[in-house]
Amino acid sequence: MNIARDNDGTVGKALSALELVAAFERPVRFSEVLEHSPYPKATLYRFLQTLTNQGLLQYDPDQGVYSMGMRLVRLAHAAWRQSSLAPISRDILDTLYAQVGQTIHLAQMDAGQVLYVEKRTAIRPVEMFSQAGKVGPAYCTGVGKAMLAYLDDVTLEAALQKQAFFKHTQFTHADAESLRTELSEIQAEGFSYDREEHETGIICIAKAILLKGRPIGALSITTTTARHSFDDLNEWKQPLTQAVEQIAQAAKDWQFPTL
Amino acid sequence: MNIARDNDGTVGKALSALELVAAFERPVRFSEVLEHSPYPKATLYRFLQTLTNQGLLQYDPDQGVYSMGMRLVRLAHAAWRQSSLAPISRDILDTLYAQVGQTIHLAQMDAGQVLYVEKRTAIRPVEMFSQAGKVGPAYCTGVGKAMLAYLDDVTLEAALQKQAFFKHTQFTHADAESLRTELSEIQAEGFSYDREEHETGIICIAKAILLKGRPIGALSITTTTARHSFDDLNEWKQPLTQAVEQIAQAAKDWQFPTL
DNA sequence: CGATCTTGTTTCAAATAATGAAACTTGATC
DNA sequence: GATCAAGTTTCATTATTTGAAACAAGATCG
Repeated sequence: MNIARDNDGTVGKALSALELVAAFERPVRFSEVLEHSPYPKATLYRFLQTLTNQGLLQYDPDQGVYSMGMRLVRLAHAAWRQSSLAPISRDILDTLYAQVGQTIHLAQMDAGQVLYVEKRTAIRPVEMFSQAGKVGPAYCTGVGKAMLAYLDDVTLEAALQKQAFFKHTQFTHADAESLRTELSEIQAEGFSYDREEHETGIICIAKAILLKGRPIGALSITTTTARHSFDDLNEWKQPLTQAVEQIAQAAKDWQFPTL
Repeated sequence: MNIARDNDGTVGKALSALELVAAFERPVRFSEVLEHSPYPKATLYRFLQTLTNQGLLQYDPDQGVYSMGMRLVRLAHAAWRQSSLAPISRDILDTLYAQVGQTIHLAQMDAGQVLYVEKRTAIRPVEMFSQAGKVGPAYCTGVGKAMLAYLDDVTLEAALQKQAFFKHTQFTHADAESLRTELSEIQAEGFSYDREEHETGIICIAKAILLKGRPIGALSITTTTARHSFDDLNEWKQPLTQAVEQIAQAAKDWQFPTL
């Protein structure tokens, strides 16, 4: 699954076993994991034992199934508070949402994928982990393309390698080349668009959040073709830009006590 | 820190290094972690390298600091959806909140601590990871004691070993003995109370969620001494019990596709 | 009812990876 | 330009991981 993450000894292998379980999105039997695993039976068995013992997995003896462990939730809480843009962006997102009244996503990059860290929606103000922590493809989302556009060559190549280029709709980029062309346009213009590339009827305008020229995240405003045209998206350029700049500033100012 | 989690080879050690970083609750320099670490310099150095490479940590080359990695957020998302009581309890909590209008916490156990997985508050409907994933002490919270009361002897002993018994207020249990006495009462009565044991002025009534006689979580209704007396708490027994039973039922019914 | 399969667990010698003292590099400070 | 602190690399030693194969425990079947 990952390129850079593979040569990491026992820890790397154990974590890839954890990802194996995560991929099922439901409790799984040992043998099911084994089928999808590159490791021999005894090895995988011990990985799952260790992971369970460590609380990264949990085991239900009644059903004989493994599922993701609660220790991850505790660790993620620390990660979210300490390293995500979400805490420092809260008020800024509230303001932006009040201005535009559309669904807003705040995303960061993780292993070539888009990771949503915060959201504002009309339906339900915030939806906890059910939204934060969610991942999406980079090559066919507004936030994903916005961040890709500002990556340096080496990082971009690595990220492009990881894209699936699955054709979700007729508008989805089919390969790295056509995506690359759009990325230069995005960089020139400063805005990125999702023109029904991920889901039919869903469009958005997004903008990268830059710190020292590097993309640390992206912010998007989403709507539907039923409610708005592509041109309508540009009316949000001003509030979107303002929010992005405020978050960038907040990230810059966010000084930690230097001992 | 953990009793059961220590004998786990390289993976266990690497994870304990991760916890070390998490404990700082801010980005840290290598040498700071080293001071708090039982590992030699070179060993810890490689652990942090591996963890960073794996995305469990992230490294800021400008400041030379490590912080928690975003991969954890992605993994926790899977854990939260797949193994926590939160998704199946959503509507039940909404209903309960509508009935009582007080702060509600849904918690589970992790390594002898209380892990909050869902919440309803008046101030801000839901606060994402800033609330979910939070941990608290078991020995001086309503939800914690509710769950402890139904643990089997072996698990209880292990959990009691991990309690800090820090005297947050004058009402906090000072040792395992006095706590044990209250736990039997809680089991007899079916309800657990926090009588300003964790924070002055904060009281709550809580009830364990049982599945096959084992506590899988707990639900609490919190208020302040300014607004309610201890006796007032008992008026919520009925809606609390109903919600707990509904969640227990939902957990029981939550069948996964058996292949 | 015993045979056969399926699934999960343990064993143990060989292969591999982790370990940590010490040396080294880099950059800051006096 | 000498001294110190922080971070990084080296390499022989030591300990852990590895995985084929044997084993155990249920289920399923004839």
